[in-house]
Amino acid sequence: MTRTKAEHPERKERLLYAAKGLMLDKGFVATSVDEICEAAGVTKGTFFHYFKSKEELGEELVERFAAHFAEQMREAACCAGDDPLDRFYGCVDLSIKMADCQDEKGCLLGTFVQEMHQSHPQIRKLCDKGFNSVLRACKADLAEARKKYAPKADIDVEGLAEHFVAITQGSMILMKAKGDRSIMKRTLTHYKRYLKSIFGR
Amino acid sequence: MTRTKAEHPERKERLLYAAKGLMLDKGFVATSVDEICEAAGVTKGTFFHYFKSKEELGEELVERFAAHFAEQMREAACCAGDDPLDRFYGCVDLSIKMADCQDEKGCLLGTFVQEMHQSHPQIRKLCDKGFNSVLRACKADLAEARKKYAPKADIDVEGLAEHFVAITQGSMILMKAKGDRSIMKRTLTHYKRYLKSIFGR
DNA sequence: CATGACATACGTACCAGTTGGTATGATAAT
DNA sequence: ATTATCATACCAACTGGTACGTATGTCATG
Repeated sequence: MTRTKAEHPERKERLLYAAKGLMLDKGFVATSVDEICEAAGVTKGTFFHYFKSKEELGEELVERFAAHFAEQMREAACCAGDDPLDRFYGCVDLSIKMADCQDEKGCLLGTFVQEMHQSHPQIRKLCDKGFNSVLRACKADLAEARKKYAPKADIDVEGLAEHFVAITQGSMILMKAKGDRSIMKRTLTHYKRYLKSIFGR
Repeated sequence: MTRTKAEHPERKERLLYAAKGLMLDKGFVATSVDEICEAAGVTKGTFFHYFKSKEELGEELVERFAAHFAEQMREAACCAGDDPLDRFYGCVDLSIKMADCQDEKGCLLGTFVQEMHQSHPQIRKLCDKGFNSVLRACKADLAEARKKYAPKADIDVEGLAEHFVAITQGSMILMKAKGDRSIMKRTLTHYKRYLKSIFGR
């Protein structure tokens, strides 16, 4: 097998991984390039070889994080079966599980948007895009569920999807404030109860 | 009236006000002391005369913000009447109104906790305290409402209070990502609908 | 004249990013 | 097959700027 370039993309991955961890803890601004390099075990030259700026790393990080999360959502929905409502419940349960997982430290989209929505429009845009892809997926399942279970009811699927994302984001803030991972489960349980009161199931 | 010290607390107030505005936009770390001083129209000497460090300003900011918000909640509850559920709806409506208000730029507790929960334990603690005072107030009204409207039902008032705070915090993140102030109204309308399905009113 | 309320200038540390280089392997000319 | 060329991958040392905080001073007031 002939290799031409990017012989060791491993280092770039290590940089992205290290940056993600540090930035979930301290945010984008408080995380220095030197720190990222040290955590990744590479030098600064390597960093600026792969990224033309810290901001560019941030952008790539957001894109990857969003893509990875969307992928997980799709998986969770599929695993939950064919029924649209079950599929959506699968997504909700995924969020519960993730919040409970020891090595999940939060959501980069929420973290980044808080500190950069004004100062870095490009990153704000990418975060929005990431949220939208989640919102779209939720909306799709919810719309199908409406068709199936309450075809005549006037159900605001768009708002329900937003509601879901808002609850997960807000729960993560409370989790960080309290250091209590059980919050997500409680809030999303209420959310599921609300859905049941709407869809009658 | 004899004044001993803090003759011109006006400057300190200006510093706190300027810092609040800047930090709601860019976060704590990205906001420099120089910037705060410039926005407040004072020199750095003044800053370090009133605060021994930037972190100390952050702490005072959190305490004030939390106290002010709690005060607004109490007012909103009182204005809404004597019925405990009405009182709580009053609080929810306050959050809707605040999100809609042009010069409200977010919640310092949520912003600070995101970037400092790991690195500044003291501030994390103060944010938690701030959340708790809101949670307590909500819980009190909700518990009374339960007694009045559903004395036999097994209603998780603590969880419902958390749910409320999570929704507001998460909605603010979505608002920042999308630049759309109408989100809070939609999510909290769903929340109120959920409450109605629980309390039958 | 001591103290509080500021202002000015500075020091040290750290930051993002650059520079100028080496090592390596692929490609191409000889 | 050997040499020359060149891009990629990486590194150590450095730069200019900015950050927080301090040292030192002034000035009004009680």
